[in-house]
Amino acid sequence: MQELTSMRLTTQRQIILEELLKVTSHPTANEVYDMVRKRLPRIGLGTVYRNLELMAETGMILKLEVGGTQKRFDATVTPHYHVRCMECGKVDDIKMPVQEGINEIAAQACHYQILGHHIEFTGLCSNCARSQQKTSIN
Amino acid sequence: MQELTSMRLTTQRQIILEELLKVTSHPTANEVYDMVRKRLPRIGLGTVYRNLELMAETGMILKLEVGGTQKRFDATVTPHYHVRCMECGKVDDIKMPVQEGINEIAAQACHYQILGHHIEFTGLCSNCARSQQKTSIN
DNA sequence: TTATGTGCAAAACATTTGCAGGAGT
DNA sequence: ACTCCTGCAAATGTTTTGCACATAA
Repeated sequence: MQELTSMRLTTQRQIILEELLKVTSHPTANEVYDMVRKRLPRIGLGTVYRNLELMAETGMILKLEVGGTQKRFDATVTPHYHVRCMECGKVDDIKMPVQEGINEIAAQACHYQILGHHIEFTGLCSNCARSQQKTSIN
Repeated sequence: MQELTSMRLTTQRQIILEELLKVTSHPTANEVYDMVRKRLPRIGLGTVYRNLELMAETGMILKLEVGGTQKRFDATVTPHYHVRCMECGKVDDIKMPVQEGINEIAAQACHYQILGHHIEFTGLCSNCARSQQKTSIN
């Protein structure tokens, strides 16, 4: 695991973290790149990937391995769950209590050493639910 | 959504489904391709992708949007959860009751129309847990 | 017979990596 | 100074797609 102590405080890292803290959405690496590029036009996409990965390893941010084709990143590091819109792919936090007991239940049901879990709810965001109604007339 | 009625029963589709039913693992598209190719050497990878996608749409199989870089496929369509080994990426089923109430809890905690959920446990499979012990002496 | 499916190859994405030069400590 | 980091571009890995031919119904 990456150690915090050996990690230099570069402009790139500061700005990536700042931009991630600004939003409540869960941007993809490419979206972070776009956000950061407004302030640092010469930053490379590779740098963004490298640093998001590094920050996720140190626990500064969360890397969400949710459905869809791209990984997403989240500056809220306290444990919580997510909803993903099946239509547009948007991901939001869910403010509900973490299900404490289920790791133990799972551990008894398999031969893995269970270290954690993540729940991803799927559904339709308010926008997509609305337009779904309109188009479902055919 | 793809309709079952308009889906032709081709050799390729039969064999892909047969091979998927044979295993309890959760193969990636490429692993399915390798399995199927032993019986149908001229099948194209594109055909495998197209058909896995189609079968997932009709509900014949499950497409697992779990962590890691590749999608995985599962012939067990009854609702169940998964464990993924953080070390080797292996995915297994967990035989534990589906948490019935949590969709309602989530629905009250956000503005989505909740349609379902999936729980992914993370940990170490028995193989990796063992070798972890050996290497952790440094 | 004809719409649907297939093999093949190219394209499209998402992510990682090698390297020469740049910057934090 | 001496690492560690960055930008750039090329490479890699996964999935999708266009097209001419094949085939199930």
